[in-house]
Amino acid sequence: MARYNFRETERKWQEIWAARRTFAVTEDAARPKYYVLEMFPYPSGRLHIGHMRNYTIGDVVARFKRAQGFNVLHPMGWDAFGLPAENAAIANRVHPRSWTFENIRVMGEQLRLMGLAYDWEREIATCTPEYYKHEQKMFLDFLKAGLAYRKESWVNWDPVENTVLANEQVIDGRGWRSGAPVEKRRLAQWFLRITAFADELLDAIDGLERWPDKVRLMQENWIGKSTGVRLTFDITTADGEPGPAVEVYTTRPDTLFGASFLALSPNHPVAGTLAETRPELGAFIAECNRIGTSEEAIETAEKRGVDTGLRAVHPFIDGHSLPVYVANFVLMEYGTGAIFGCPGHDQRDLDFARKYDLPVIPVVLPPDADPDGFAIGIEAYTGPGRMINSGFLDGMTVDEAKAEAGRRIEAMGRGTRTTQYRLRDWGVSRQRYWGCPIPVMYRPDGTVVPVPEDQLPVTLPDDIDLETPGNPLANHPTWKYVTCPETGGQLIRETDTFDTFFESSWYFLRFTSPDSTDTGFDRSAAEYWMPVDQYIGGIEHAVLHLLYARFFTRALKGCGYLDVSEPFAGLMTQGMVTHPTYRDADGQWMYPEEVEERDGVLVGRSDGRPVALGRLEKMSKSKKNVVGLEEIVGSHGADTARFLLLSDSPPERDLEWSSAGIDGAWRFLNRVWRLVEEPAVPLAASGTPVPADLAGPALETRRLVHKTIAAVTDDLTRFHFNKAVARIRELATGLGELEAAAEAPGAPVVLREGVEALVQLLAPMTPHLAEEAWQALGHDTVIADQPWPVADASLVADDTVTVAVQVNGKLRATLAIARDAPQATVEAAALADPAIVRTLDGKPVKKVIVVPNRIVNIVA
RNA sequence: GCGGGCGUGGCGGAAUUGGCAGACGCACCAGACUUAAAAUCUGGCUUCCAUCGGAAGUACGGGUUCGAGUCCCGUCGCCCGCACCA
Repeated sequence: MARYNFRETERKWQEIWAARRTFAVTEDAARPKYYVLEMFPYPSGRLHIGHMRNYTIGDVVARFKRAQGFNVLHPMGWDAFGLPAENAAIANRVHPRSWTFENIRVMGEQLRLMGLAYDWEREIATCTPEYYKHEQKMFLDFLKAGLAYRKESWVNWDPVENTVLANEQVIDGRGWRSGAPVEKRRLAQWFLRITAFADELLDAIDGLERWPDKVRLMQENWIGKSTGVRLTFDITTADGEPGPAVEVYTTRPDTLFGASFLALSPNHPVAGTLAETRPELGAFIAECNRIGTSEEAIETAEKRGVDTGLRAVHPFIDGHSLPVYVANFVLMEYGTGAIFGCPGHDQRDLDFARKYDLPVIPVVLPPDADPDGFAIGIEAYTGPGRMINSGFLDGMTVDEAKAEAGRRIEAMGRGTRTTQYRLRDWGVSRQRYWGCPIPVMYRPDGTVVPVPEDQLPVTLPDDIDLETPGNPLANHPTWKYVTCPETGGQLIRETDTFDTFFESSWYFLRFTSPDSTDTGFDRSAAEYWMPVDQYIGGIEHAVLHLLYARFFTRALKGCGYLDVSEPFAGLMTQGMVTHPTYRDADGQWMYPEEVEERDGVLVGRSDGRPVALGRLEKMSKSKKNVVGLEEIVGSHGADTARFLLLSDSPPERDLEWSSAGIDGAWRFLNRVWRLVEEPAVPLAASGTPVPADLAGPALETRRLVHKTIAAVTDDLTRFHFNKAVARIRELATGLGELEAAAEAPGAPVVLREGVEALVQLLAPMTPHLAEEAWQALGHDTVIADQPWPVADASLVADDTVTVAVQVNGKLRATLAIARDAPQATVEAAALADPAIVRTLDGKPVKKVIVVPNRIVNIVA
C-alpha cells in the first residue's frame, strides 16, 4: 500500500516554488490586489506551534485568494529589535546583533519547512540601518509637524527591564513583558502626539467592519472619550485672602449643588506649593507617591486626604464655600488633576465624605423615590431622575440639568464644555541599547538639535558594554559626543532608543517596496497594496500594536507620505495555542519532552523525580511549555501539521495542543493519496466529458463534489477552516464509496472530476501533497497556479429534499419530496404519511405550518 | 466596580442564524483481513426504557412562539478587557 512520502515531496515542491518564483509579486493594475499579512515574529530563538498556527491561517487565505485570481502580496519579516537580545547577550556573551541574526537564520529555515507562500524576496529585518534609517527620518518629520515632542513627566518605570514603558505596556500595574510592578519616575522623555488623533481614531473604528467587535470595543474603551465641563473655582485662604484658582473637570455639572468638597491630586501644583510650608501635607504627598498604582494597591488603599485649609467659592450659591483637600484618589494625569466631590452621586466621593464627616446632599431624585424620605445611605445614587435641592436646576432631568449647568458656567465665564480622553500621548523613549537611536542631539543648555537628514542613519555602536547597569548608550565612552554641524560646538546625542513598537508601526508599508532606498516605502506601491486586506495575529495586540499602527499611518499621511488612513481593513485575532506547564521539585519550569508518565504519576524522564502539573498556558519560551516545529514536521510533515492546526478549533478560539490528533490527520492525507495514486477504479482521462444521462451513485457523487466545492469556498471565505476540513473529509468518504461501487455507470469520469476537485480544495491547506497529487494525476501545471474550482449551481441544489414532519413540534417522520413542491402537495403528503396518521390517531388538525423545503409542523 | 463574551456527548467541535441537535474528527468498543502485529476496511458510540419503537435532553428556573441550542427575563458558573478616569 502506497504511503505518502512527505519528506521527499515537501522538499521537492518547496524547491520548485522557489525556482519558479511562484509567490513573487509586483503591482499589477489589471488585477484586483489582496494583501495578507501575519503579525511578524520577534526572532526569539525557535518557532513553536503557536507561530505555526498563525502562519498557516494566513497561508490558507493567501493561497485561496491567489487561486481566486487576486494579485496576492504575502510577505514575512522580523521584528528584530528588543530587550531579549540584550539579555541573551549578557547570558551568552554574544553580541545582540549576532544573536538576533542567528535566530533569524534558524527561524527562517523553520518557516521554509512549512511551505508557506511568501514572497521571500521582500523579507526584512527591522534592526538593519536600511530599515531604521527611514523611521529616523519619519521621526524628524513628526518633530517638524509637532507630532513629536519632549517633556518631563511621570512615567512608568520597569525596574527589571530598567526602562520606561508606555501606558499601553503596563498590564495590571506590571510590565507587559517582565511582569514586575511598575514604579513611577519623573523623567524627560520623547512622546508622539497620538492624542491629536484621539477623535479620529475613535470615529474611524465604526468603519472597521471586518475587525472583531471585541477589539473595536477595547480600542474605544482605551481611547475613553467623555464629555463634561472644565470649571474654575475661586479660592480663599484661611485668612480670607484670595488664593490660587483651581480648575476642575467634571462630567456631572448637574450635581454642583450637591458638592461638599474639592480634592486635589497629590501631584497638583497647588498641593506642591502648600506642602512647602506644611510638613504634614508634604509627608502625605510623599506617602501617596510611594504607594504604587497597582491593582492591589488601589483595591486596598482607603480614600484618604488632608484638609488644606483653603476654601473654594461655590459658583452657584452665594456666600457658600467648600473645603479643599489633597486626596490620594485623584489622578494628576486625567482631567485637570482636581475634582469637586458630590458624595450623593459618586461612590468614591461618598466614601471620602463619610470618612471626613462632610455633608451628603442628594440632588437627583430617583424616578420612583419619595421626595420627602429620600436620603443617601452607604451607596451613592448614579442613576437617572429629577433634580432636587438644586436651585435653578430643580425639576429638570439629569440630562437637561447637565446642559443647563454647562450653559450657565460658560455664561458666567467660569469654564467651558469640553471633551476629555483617557488616551495619553505615546512615550517612545527607551533606555536600552538594542533599538533604533532617536535622531536628536542636545546643546549644553539642553536645546534640541535634530540630526540633519543627510547624516542619517544614526547607527548603533558595536563596542558596547551591556553589563554595567544603566543605559548602555549613555555609558558608552565616546558615541554620544558629536560636533555641532552649525556652530562647531560640542553636542550630546540622545542616548535613548525607540520603543520597539515604533518599528512595527510601519513595517507593513515597507513590505510594499522593501528595496526603496531614499524613502521608507514607495508611495505608489504603498497606495497600490494598502490597506492590508487581511491582518492576522494575536488578541494581545488589541490596543498596543494595532492602535499605534493606526495612529502612525495617520501621522505619516499628515506628513505627506501617502494617502491612506487605516492600515488594516480586515483583522482576525487567532486564538492561542495552549499547553499544560510542568515544574520540577525545585519549582523550575520543564519542557514537555522532559516529562513522562509512570504508573499514572508525572515524573522527570531523566531523574524520575515527581513533576507538578500546572495550568494550561499560552505556549511561551519562558514557561517552557512549547512544542517545537521540528517535532511534528519531522515526524509527520508540514502538511499534516497544517491540516491538524486547521481541523478542529475555529481559528479565533484557543487550541489546546495535544499530539493525539496527529495520527488522524496523517491517516486522512494518506487516504487522499491512495485515491490519487492507487484508485480501485482507473480514473477516466483528464477532460473526458461527463455523460448527459448520468444517474445513480455516480450522479449522487457528482452532486456531492459540487456541493463540496460550493461549501468549502464559502467556508474559506469566512475563515471557517474547521468546517471546510469536515466537508473535504466527507467528499473523500463519498469518493471512496463510489470506488467501491466500481460498476456504476459513469464512475471513472466522476471519480476523475471528484479527485481533482478534492486535491484543489485541499491545496491551500496541504500544498505539497496537493502539488504531488496534481502531478500524479497527469498535469504538467503547478496547482498553485490553477484557478479555484467553480461549483455547477444546477448540481448544488437537490431535486428532492428531505422535509421533516412534526406533530405539535415533535419530529414524527421525514418526507422525501420534490424541491419547491407546492405547499398543498407537501401538506397532503405529510398528512398521508403512515407515521403521522398513527400519531394523529384521528385527532382533528387545527393548523399546518409549511416551511418550504424544510419542515412541516402539524398542530393538532 | 464598569464593559464584553461564553456555557451543546468522554473530548475538540457542528447546527444554513427561529425549522430533523450532536455534521466532521479524536478517544473508546466490536467485527473483517492477518500466523501475529502494524496499516486498512466495516459497524457502534448523549441518557433512560425497550422487540419494532418510545421518552428525556443543549448550565439551571421561567417566558415568547406552531416550533427555541438559537430570542426575552432571572439565577449559577467560567473567561477576557479596563479600572480611584471624576
